[in-house]
Amino acid sequence: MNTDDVLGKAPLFAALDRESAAALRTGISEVELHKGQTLFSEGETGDRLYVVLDGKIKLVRTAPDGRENLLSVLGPSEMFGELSLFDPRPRTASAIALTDVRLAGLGHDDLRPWLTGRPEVALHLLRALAQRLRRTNDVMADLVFTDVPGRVGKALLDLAERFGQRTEEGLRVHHDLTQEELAQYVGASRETVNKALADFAQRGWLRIEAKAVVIMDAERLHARSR
Amino acid sequence: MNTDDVLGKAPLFAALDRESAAALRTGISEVELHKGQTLFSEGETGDRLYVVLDGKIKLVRTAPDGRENLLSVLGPSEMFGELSLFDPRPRTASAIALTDVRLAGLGHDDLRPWLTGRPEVALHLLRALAQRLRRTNDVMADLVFTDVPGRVGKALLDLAERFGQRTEEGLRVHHDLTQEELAQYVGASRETVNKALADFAQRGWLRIEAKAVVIMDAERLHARSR
DNA sequence: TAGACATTGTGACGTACTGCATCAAGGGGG
DNA sequence: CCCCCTTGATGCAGTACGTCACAATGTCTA
Repeated sequence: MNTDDVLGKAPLFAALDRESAAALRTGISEVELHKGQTLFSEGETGDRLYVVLDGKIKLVRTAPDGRENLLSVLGPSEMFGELSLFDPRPRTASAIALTDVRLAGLGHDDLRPWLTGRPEVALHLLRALAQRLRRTNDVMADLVFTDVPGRVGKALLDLAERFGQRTEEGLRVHHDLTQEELAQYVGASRETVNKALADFAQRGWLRIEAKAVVIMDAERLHARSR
Repeated sequence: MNTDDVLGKAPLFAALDRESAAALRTGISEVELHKGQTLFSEGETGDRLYVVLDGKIKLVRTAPDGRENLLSVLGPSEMFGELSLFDPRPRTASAIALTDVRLAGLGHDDLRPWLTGRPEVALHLLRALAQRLRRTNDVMADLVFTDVPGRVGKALLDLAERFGQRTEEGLRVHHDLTQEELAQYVGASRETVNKALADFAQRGWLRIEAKAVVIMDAERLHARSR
């Protein structure tokens, strides 16, 4: 997919008509990262917002004792890093490439005139943040109420919605996460996640592949995860 | 404190000069609730935003099986209910008065012209949402990494920052929450929270009162909670 | 192609937390 | 004013999950 198409799906640009979007794009700088490279780190100052053009990137937070928490996995047309743009404080998470990745970056100064001049841009961003807040509250409730296998199931179904591809076997989700990362994502130990996955596989609900799963029975998985 | 002073501290109004704030206020409707009364419920449609003028109100989510999750406790000059305003979907939480409470309500139509006409209002709201998102991520990390006593300590210190009053004994925090509610807030059972509180009290870090605590050793409490 | 290192798979064991059950205290409503 | 019901306090048994330990793969690189 080309850059224009991907950007067009991002909420930031969806708000604009064709010419405005093109104008906004002139302020954009493209960045490419190889798998494992860090875009920015927790604690740094920064006022750039990014939209994923191709590949996947993860946002991680490191606790003082070194343990890590995976906040989100972002794919094409998804946006991140905007918090430090609206609220000028150091970054609270690091962004690390899960695969080779191509990004569109937009600085505070590039965006500011659009925010002040075109109210619909600000409104779209408000909506995007509101949706994120809703989603985050869901995840919090899951952490409290749902057990680890349930959270693993939910995480897989969520990833499936965004990255899943229909195959004759089922829904293939190439999440590009190690089980360790999946564990950090759902807030559990690697071992427990592994056992949950093994259990699901044994029941025939899914098949485990390297950094991917093929979901064969989304129904059951969903039922188990609620 | 009078209505003007309280509203002046709210991020929504802080963005405006005196006359603009006064103009915006004309769209406001005041609501009064008695302790225990419900302002709105999960699932309802609604496009009103509220600012607490006096008293406290809680936002709760109910899981399908009936268990409840307390999202936040809001006091004077704090804002809530704005998500459904930016993102027109049913409310995802219920708002219930913890004490007798007085609120300022502002509808979608009242606010819209200000959002489109005065970019600084939208920017302030973006900043407010960004801060909330940061905060929510902190809480999520705590749910994963911190044990129940630690979360209780953090919750108390957070409430202390917002509602605490210096006394000769220490910092009195009249949180207006039952231990049951505090438990729903930190994502634990009532019993566990009670034991954590009892333990803190026994160590002399705080004293327990009805729907309040007096923090005598914030240092130690903070150290225990990290 | 071999060796090294990262990732995955699985069991044993300890423990923090939950859920239940019971009891005491206090405060608001009839 | 007294009763009842909410709130707070505490012990105990069951369990889900984390930690540890190790084996079996897979994958990158020299």
